[in-house]
Amino acid sequence: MQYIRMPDGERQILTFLIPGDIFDQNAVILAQTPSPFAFQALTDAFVCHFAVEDYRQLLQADVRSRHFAKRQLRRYQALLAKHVIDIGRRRALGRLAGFLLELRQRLAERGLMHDDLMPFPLRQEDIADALGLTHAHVNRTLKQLREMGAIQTLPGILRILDPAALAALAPGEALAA
Amino acid sequence: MQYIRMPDGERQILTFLIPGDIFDQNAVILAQTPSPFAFQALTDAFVCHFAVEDYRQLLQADVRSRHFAKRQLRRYQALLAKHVIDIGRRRALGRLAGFLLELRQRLAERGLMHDDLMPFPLRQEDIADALGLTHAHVNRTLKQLREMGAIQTLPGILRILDPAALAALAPGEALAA
DNA sequence: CGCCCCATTGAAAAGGCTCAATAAAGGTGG
DNA sequence: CCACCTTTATTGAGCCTTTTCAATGGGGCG
Repeated sequence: MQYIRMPDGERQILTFLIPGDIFDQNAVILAQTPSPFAFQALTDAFVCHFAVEDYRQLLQADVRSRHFAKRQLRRYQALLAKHVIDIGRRRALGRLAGFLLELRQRLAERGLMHDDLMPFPLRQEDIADALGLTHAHVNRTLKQLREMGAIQTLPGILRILDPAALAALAPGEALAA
Repeated sequence: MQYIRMPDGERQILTFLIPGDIFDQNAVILAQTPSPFAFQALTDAFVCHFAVEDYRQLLQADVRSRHFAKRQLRRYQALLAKHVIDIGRRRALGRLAGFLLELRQRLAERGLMHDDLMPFPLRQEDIADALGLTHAHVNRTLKQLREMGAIQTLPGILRILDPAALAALAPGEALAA
């Protein structure tokens, strides 16, 4: 996850990186150093290690690579924009719904959804710090989603039972692609 | 302003562009078309019109231009990230404070702050839709800021009387530069 | 003068937070 | 294999913030 720690101890999580994502793409693609953000792994992770200058030049080498880099940047910006929308214009239930749908979509693109199961190593406090809620309230809201049959939670795994229900709770989730 | 309209009629404002900003830089620099966002001017505005392909190539022409483009992208991403932080981890008073400080900073960089006065064409509803609040609550919160002597509101203008007070209300505002 | 947009304000209700206590689960050392 | 310990999930009660709904007032403009 990519996050920032505030002076008062608060933590705001900006994004959760999933397998295949470029680690700190700002630093890599936009040459932003030092990165203002902190990173932390929630699971064991395989990390592919590059010399940043080499990789940067590789990204500029040909048209396809440049397009790839641009696509990555668009992706990340869209992620941030959707995050703003999710936090800004939805209440807890909708935020969770939007968040889960988005994660599902991203995982699916990497072939990491199996049936309706998604790997889910996040603690409730992580969700809270991403969505601007408290962990207690995330707990209650997850319970609501469970009780309405939209999701099922297992240790380390989350099952999306009713995507349509989630989509109904998060109007406009599909918009800011 | 750059915003998105949700199916339920809600509006989330992502950024307010100020004079000198690139209009829809995503479309220009990242070749994202069509842009998923809507734009609307809050004031009369002078707009410098380019053929997008020409401008895009111009931006790639030399090292300095490429650096400029990257800097713009970093700027925009930092803006979005700060927006997430502001909305996610602060309550109304802090959000307003952080928002005003940020606007002040950006305007100052363009030489648009005169003394402690900033042009302020935003309606309270615009602020609300940017910060994830209701216009009624924005009103009350502005009143609070006024009564504590931090700001002064005049028609179309806002005066920052006590930046330090605002900064105290918005811990970590300086962080995600 | 009348109208419309916007700011302002009140009262009540809802949503979310804080604090605190209890359970459940996984890991560790004995 | 068990007891202990730490971490995380769950839940309750009361409080605070923010929303909702509604009403009032002000200012500019035709």
